[in-house]
This record gives sequence, C-alpha cells and structure tokens, in this order.
Amino acid sequence: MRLPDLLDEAILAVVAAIPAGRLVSYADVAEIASQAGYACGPRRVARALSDHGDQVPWWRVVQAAGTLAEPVRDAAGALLGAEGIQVDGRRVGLEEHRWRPSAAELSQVVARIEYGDT
DNA sequence: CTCTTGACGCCGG
DNA sequence: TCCGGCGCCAAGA
Repeated sequence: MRLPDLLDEAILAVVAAIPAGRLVSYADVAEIASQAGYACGPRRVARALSDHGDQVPWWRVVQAAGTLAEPVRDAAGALLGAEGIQVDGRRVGLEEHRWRPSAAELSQVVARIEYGDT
C-alpha cells in the first residue's frame, strides 16, 4: 500500500468534506482540489481513491454520468442506499444530489489540507 | 525513455 | 441510451 503524497492528501480532504447523502463526480473532486491549489484530473482522483479510499467516504464519488464505478459497484450501491440515495441498478441521481461546496466550505477544505488532516 | 494501465470524461454514431 | 474512440495523465514495468 503506497503512502499518500501531498496531492493524495488534498484529494482525500475534498472527499472527506462531502456531506452524507450528497454526491460528486471524479471530475468535480479534481476541480475542487484544483481550486484549492492542487491541480489534478479525474483519473488522478480515481487512483487516489483506489489506493487510499478506505480513509474517506469514497462511495459519494461517482462517474460523471451518474453510474457507479464497475469494480466497486455493489459496495457503493449498498452504502449509498443506506444514506437514502435511490440506486437504479448501476445509476444514481447525481444531478439531484450534487454537492457544490460554498466558498466557506472550500476554505474549510483548504484549511484541512494545510492542517494535514484527512 | 517508451509502453501499458486504469474506481475517468466528452463527443459522435 | 448504449457503445466505441480518443484524449488525458500519472504510476509502474
């Protein structure tokens, strides 16, 4: 298990900030992290979660089309259902539950990154 | 250095 | 809607 680098920590901090019952896409996480000063793309987010996802609510991160990532489809579906999100087989309502961090929430994320807390 | 490999995304058909 | 194709980008081999 690789040790998380600085960018991983930033990505994890963003995911950790997603409220229960809300969703974001991999690209959203990449965008938020970039706004926080840690530029990266969706594929980088996917890898960070693949390596260290167990430390954060990874199931709140879904694909841009609202579909669940194949390798973790079942687990994600169960966890999301437990949070009251309707799971239609392989898809969820990303648009309806999408989380867009306010300026305040964004600065909180930045602070947690600086603090080194995930 | 090149090549493959993804928990991805966008655009066409 | 569902694919296929291509772009993207960092990590390993």
